[in-house]
Amino acid sequence: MTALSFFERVYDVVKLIPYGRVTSYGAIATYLGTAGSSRMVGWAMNSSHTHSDDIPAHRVVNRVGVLTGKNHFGGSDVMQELLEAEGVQVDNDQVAHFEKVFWDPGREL
DNA sequence: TTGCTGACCGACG
DNA sequence: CCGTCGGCCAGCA
Repeated sequence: MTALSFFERVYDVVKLIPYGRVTSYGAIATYLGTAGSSRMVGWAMNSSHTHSDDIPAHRVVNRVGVLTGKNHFGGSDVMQELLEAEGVQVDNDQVAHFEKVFWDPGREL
């Protein structure tokens, strides 16, 4: 609806993720209307580090709650640390009680 | 301009 | 249960 790029839209949704909540790439993709292009969401995250805005990419995980992008986040377990710091329990690179902390943009917005 | 790659997802064997 | 493949679209060499 706007001239915003696909990435811009992704960033906007990610920044809307409430504190202590996480979402999945597919959920964002579906919300944007580009269901199936979930890879683009992850790609946007990859470019998010080049973006000057604060993108809480650590709140975005795959559909099973696994921190797939933790390798790209900084090369360390920073992603897990950030999530735990927000109250999100993480176990072995996987979000515990994922269904409880899961935030679906298409459902809650 | 063409082609490869990519932090995913779902289906198939 | 696990490994493999295709599809989706945008950025970069």
